[in-house]
Amino acid sequence: MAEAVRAWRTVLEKIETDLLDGALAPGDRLPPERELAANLGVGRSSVREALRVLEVMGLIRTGTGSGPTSGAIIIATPQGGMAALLRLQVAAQGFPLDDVVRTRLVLEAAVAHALGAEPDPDLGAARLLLEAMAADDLTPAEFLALDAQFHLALAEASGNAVIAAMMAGLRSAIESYVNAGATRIDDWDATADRLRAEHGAILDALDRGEPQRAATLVHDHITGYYARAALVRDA
Amino acid sequence: MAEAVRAWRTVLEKIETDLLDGALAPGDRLPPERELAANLGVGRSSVREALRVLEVMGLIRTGTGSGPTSGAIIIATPQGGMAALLRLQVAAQGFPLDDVVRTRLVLEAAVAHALGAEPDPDLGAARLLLEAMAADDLTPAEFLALDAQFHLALAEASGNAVIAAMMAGLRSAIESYVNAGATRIDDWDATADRLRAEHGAILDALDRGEPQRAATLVHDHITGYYARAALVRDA
DNA sequence: ACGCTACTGTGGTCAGACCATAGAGGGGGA
DNA sequence: TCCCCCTCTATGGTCTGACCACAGTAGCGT
Repeated sequence: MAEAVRAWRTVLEKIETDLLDGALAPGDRLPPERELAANLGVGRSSVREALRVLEVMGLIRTGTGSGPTSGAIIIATPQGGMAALLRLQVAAQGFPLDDVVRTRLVLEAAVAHALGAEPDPDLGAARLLLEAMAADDLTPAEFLALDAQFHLALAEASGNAVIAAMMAGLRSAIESYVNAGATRIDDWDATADRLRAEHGAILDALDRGEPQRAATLVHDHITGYYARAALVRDA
Repeated sequence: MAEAVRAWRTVLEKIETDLLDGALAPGDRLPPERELAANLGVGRSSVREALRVLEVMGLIRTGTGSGPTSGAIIIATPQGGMAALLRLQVAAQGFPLDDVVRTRLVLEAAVAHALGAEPDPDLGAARLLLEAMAADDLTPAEFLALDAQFHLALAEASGNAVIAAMMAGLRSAIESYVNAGATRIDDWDATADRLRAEHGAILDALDRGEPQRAATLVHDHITGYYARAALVRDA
């Protein structure tokens, strides 16, 4: 009865405590699977189940072979994990689509406020993406992918890793719906033009240090698209 | 070389597509592990790695034995998964503590706005928790746990499952820091009193339909505690 | 001195075995 | 006849051992 704890969970906890007390840090390599298994008194398969969880959550990267790139390495890049979690939860109906969109609006507004309040926001990446979106030979899917990157660039420029990861995840979770919505839009070229103009206006407002205006523009930008693509009732 | 795709990932993708096209829905049972393995042409251990990921992310619940509660069942309860992800990323320094706190402020403000704008918000659960916090024989950890539940109750009352899950996760990610901060506070009783009063004021503002005031109160409530507990520089 | 080769260490995968558990069903006794 | 207990079966949980693929390394032969 002492072993009500499942073996893989002990592995997960061991790694978490090692992270918390500094025994493991980003860039470090975990011990080999076989060694971990022996140290913790569990089977290698249990170790692997725990490592799989860490990998999907974006905490580690595994590599075969030998040398410095092999083994399990702490990377702590949360965007992939957040995306996977949100995507799966939306798929399993744990997260209603409307809530995802509404949450995105909240976070985008916060990003706009933060960037607009900064004296000299770094909008270089966003500006580059805006230029890339000016190309006229883009499919809707390609255009929307750049659109997503544009918003992600803003979030990253705001300097909040948590919000950036959440935005990336939310967007990824509804990507298929967004793309499907594009097919419902009659005049795609006009819509693309409009989106480009809205992006430009947002950057403008951020440059001028007008957080409130930027937030409003972002809000309208997003709700406008969703309304035209008939994705959600209202937001 | 054709098998650059890792076996467990094919399992994950199969389940995700089954969810998306409706072949699987909340409440359904997945096929037994051995059957899944045979169907997909992979080993049972690979199936288990995928299921472990789904379990930690809160998509499934597994049970031994036989009968309707056994096997892997789709549950789609995202809070645990979100908490695990955020907790681990904070531990691995993928998410700076400051960013977590700032994100929490953004979400709490959004919750306050949403609840304050509603004509008749359901604050019953929050009110019950406030009463529970009035007990004077609570340890700081117990008090803070109720505090966390109070804020979570507000998020859930706002009706946004995504925000509620994120709030629960963020709070869980910084729980150990919050508790550690309590020990740094000289006069705990005074602090507890103050927190209680602030909670009451927040509920009050929500009842009266004053979203802006509620948002400000929530903001000050949180930053005030963090400042007193010396957790973050400023927010 | 150089290049090839075998070795070693790592994750990736599979097969098989065994255990614990929980329901289902059947047989025997009251 | 009815009820209780025992066995059977289906399931996840775990371990062990084996093999493969891959990448760097060391050593050997030329």
